[in-house]
This record gives sequence, C-alpha cells and structure tokens, in this order.
Amino acid sequence: MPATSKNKAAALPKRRETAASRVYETLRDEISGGRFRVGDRLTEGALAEEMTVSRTPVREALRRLESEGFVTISPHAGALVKGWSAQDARDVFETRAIIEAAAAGRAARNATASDVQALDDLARRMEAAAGGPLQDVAGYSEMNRDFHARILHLSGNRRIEGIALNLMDLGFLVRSYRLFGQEDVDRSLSDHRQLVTAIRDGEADWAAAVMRAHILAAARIFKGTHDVPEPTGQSPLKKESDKENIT
Amino acid sequence: MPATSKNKAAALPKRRETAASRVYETLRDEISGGRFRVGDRLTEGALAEEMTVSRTPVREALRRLESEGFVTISPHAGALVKGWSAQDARDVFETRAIIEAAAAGRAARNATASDVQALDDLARRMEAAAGGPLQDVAGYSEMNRDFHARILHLSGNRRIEGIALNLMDLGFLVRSYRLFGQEDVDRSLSDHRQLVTAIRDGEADWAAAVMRAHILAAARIFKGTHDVPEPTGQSPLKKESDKENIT
DNA sequence: AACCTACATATCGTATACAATAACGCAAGA
DNA sequence: TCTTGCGTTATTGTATACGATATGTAGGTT
Repeated sequence: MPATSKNKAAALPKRRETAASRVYETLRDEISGGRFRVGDRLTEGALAEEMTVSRTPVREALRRLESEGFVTISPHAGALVKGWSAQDARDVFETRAIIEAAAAGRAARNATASDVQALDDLARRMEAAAGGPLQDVAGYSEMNRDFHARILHLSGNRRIEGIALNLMDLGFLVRSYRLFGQEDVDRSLSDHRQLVTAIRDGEADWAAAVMRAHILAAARIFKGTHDVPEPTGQSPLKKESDKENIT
Repeated sequence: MPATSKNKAAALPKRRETAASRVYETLRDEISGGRFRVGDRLTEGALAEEMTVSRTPVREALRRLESEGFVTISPHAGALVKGWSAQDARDVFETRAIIEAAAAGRAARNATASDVQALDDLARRMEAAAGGPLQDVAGYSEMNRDFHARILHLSGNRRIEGIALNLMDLGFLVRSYRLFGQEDVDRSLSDHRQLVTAIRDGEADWAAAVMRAHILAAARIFKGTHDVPEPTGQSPLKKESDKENIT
C-alpha cells in the first residue's frame, strides 16, 4: 500500500537512517535468523508491502544482500535466498584461518600495551561469562566477534580487516556458537589466552599458529554437527533448487 | 527525455543487458581509465542524462561501484570517486600476497597434469609476447590475470578465488603494468616458470613462497613509481574537474 | 565586522507509474 | 496421454514525480 511518508511514526523512526538501510538490516537479520528457507523467493513487492515502504529501498537492500552473499539475483527472475553447502562452509573457515592467522601475526608486531590490555580485558570477560554453561549465547558471540575484530584491526591492514569481518558476519556462521559444548568453549578461551600472550610478547609466528588452530577447530565443530543442508528436500514446488554451486 | 528503448541502436544493440549493468560497466571502465579525478563528485542526474537513462539504473550502478571500492557514498551527499593512498596500495598487495600464496600452495596439491599443461602454455605465450619491449600491455596484463586466476581456481576454494580476483581487478592496479621495465618483466616471467614447476611437482611450500615473492616484488615496483599522497580528505569546496586526467 | 538566521537551491531518498520480460497455465492437436 | 503453442499474469526493470535534507547565500542583528 502506498505509504505516503506520513507513517513515519509507524515503526522505527528513531534513527536518522534511510529506509533502504533499515530494510537491509531487517532482511539480513531475518535471513540469518532462519525465517526463510534456502531457495525461497524474495519478491520486491511483497517485502515492500510488509515493511510499509516502496519497492525502491527494498530493491536496493536486495542488491546489497546479493553483494554480500545472502541472496542470488537473476536478471529478470528476482532474488532467492542463498544456501550454503558444506563445501562453502569449509571454504569460509579455511579462508578465515589463512587471513586471520596472518592478521594475528601482524598484530603481535603492532600491538601496544594498552591494546594488549584491552584484549586481555575482553578475554577475561568472556571467561567470566562462560563460567556456567554459556547461557547468553548472543552476548558471548558478540564478545568473540569483538575479540577477533580487535586483532584484525591491530594488523594495521584495513583490507584484511574488512575481508575477515565480512567472512565472520556471514549468516550461516552467526549462530554456530550454539553448537559449542563446554569443552569447546574451554578450549576456545584457552586459545584466546594464548593469543593475548603471544601478541603481548610480540611472538608473531606463535600468534599466527594459534589463530589458525583456533579457527580450524571451530570449523571442525561446525562441520561435525552441521553436515550438509543439501538441496535434497527444500522443493515445495517443482525444481527450484538449481543450486548455485559452480564446483 | 523518455528514451523509448528505441535508441538501443545507438551503441550496443547486440546484447540484451539491462541498463543498470551497462551503466555500471561504463562507469567502472571510465573510473579505471582515469576519466575522473579522485574526489570528483558523481551526480546521479548528470550521469543519467549523459547516458540517456533515468537516475534509477545510475543509482544502482553507483551502489555497486561502492561495494567494490570504486566510489564512496555518503547518506545524503552523493558519490565521490575514491582515491587510493599509498597505504591502501600496500594493504592490497600484502593481502594478495597472503591469499594468493596460500592458493598457490593448495594448487600444488590439486593440479592435474592437464592443469599444469594449461598453465605452462599460458606462461610460454606470455614469454613470447614479452620477447620485445612489451608492446601490447593490455594483452599481457590480461594473460597475467588469467595465469593468476587459473592458480586461484586450482586452489579449490571458491571463496579465496573470489576475494583474490576482486583484489586483482581494483582500478588502480589494472594499468600498473605500464610501470614494468624489461627486467621486471623478465623476473615476473621467471617467477611464473618457477610457479609452474612447483605446482607440477606438488611442492606446496615452494609454490606459496614463489607466489608471495612474486606479488611483493610487483608491490615494490608499484610503490616506487606510484607514491601518491592521500586523497586529501574531501574538500567540500572541491569542484568538478572532469576530463583530462591521463596519468 | 562577525555571527546568526532565514531562505534559495541543488541533490539525494522514496514513492509511484509504466514498459518489458519471463514464468505459468490452458487448450488444442497428435 | 503427451506435446506444443499461445495467451494471461505476475514480477522485474526503468522512468518520472515528489518530498526530505544538506549546502550555500544574503540579509539582518549584536
């Protein structure tokens, strides 16, 4: 329905954000949150009506989601929610291991005392939060992201930082912490402690090796419990799952 | 003026592309080609009129260019041609060195005999083309891109492949081969030979090391002759200075 | 003279209207 | 029953109209 710009009081006018960015964030969270099935069609008109905006900002949001790998868009066919194969997950973790290991090594050379202090504080807070059986998964995940982001920033290479952050924020990874058992969390925390120490002492090679192991360990957990959301089922209609895997 | 889709006979009537993609490609080539100066304002309306389309496809093209790092867009201020500082260039080369070295190592493990054959053919063709003083810079550059792209593909990691290709295709790097002297070309070709050999023999570590050296050497050449100052922030009074930026 | 305010203008963000295309179904024939 | 062709329809691509916002300027006040 034509929302005549009068409905600003309707939803969330708090921020001075644009409608396009709001639609983008909403859709991104919803896709990550599992509202849609892989292969689902995202129709501009339907989404526009649902969010009480016009097709223009929806369209913009979809294009952005495509560039970040959440949906695929075909010239006249529209947007489909993109699926993740086991191979995709493996590739992402492997790439993260490579890039973040290098970043950790650089961070070990660049970090100042206060940088190390901040990292250490964060690591301790994570340990405190994980005292019990990890209740606040979202909060822990957020702290973990922050920990990695700080190290990436300390690498001094903004390109590395941006690429690695993108990889970290991919939808199918965001919620993977639910898969962590107690011992996994313990090992992860131990890795973090080692990273802080290695960075504090300027031991670049050690920092890189720890980071690599840290990420590959997470990959193993993810892989073990998350084997193949293959396109097998998923066909409410006929054959929609043409699979984007190039191979 | 409503261009009633009849003017397709103007330039490229062959393809059935969308207007947005045409605008995107045109703008990308023009930015890479140096038509604009760093910091130039790209106004939607002006570009739309120039290309005889509406603002909508222009807008879409600009957003895409932003996501690929060619322009920066501020919420209500519009798009500016993005500049590359020496630090940016350094970051890109360093990141390429890290990622492509890893890719070369994986390629050494995955490559089949025919893969190696294809690489070797390409390397030989490049040597032949560089017999003289490198006349066809564009052609040579294209072959070089293909060489690297093949190795990236052989890594078996599509994520690595995509990231590295993006880094390779950044505007300010595309034409950097003009900076290569004869000895630089010779060393580059020698690197390629070594890469082919290392991959053929499955020597992952050697392949990775050669690739790393290969890219960092290129970085050094680029850096030496291309030391540019910062994009000077965005001076608000900065006026349009289009046309004529050869370099 | 400096500063603040109000207005004018240019450009972006969004809504809506229209055109083009591809998916879908239905019917007709073999 | 299967195939094939055409027409309908839903959805995307593009154009245009309108509203919102930032910037720049002129004029008035202190």
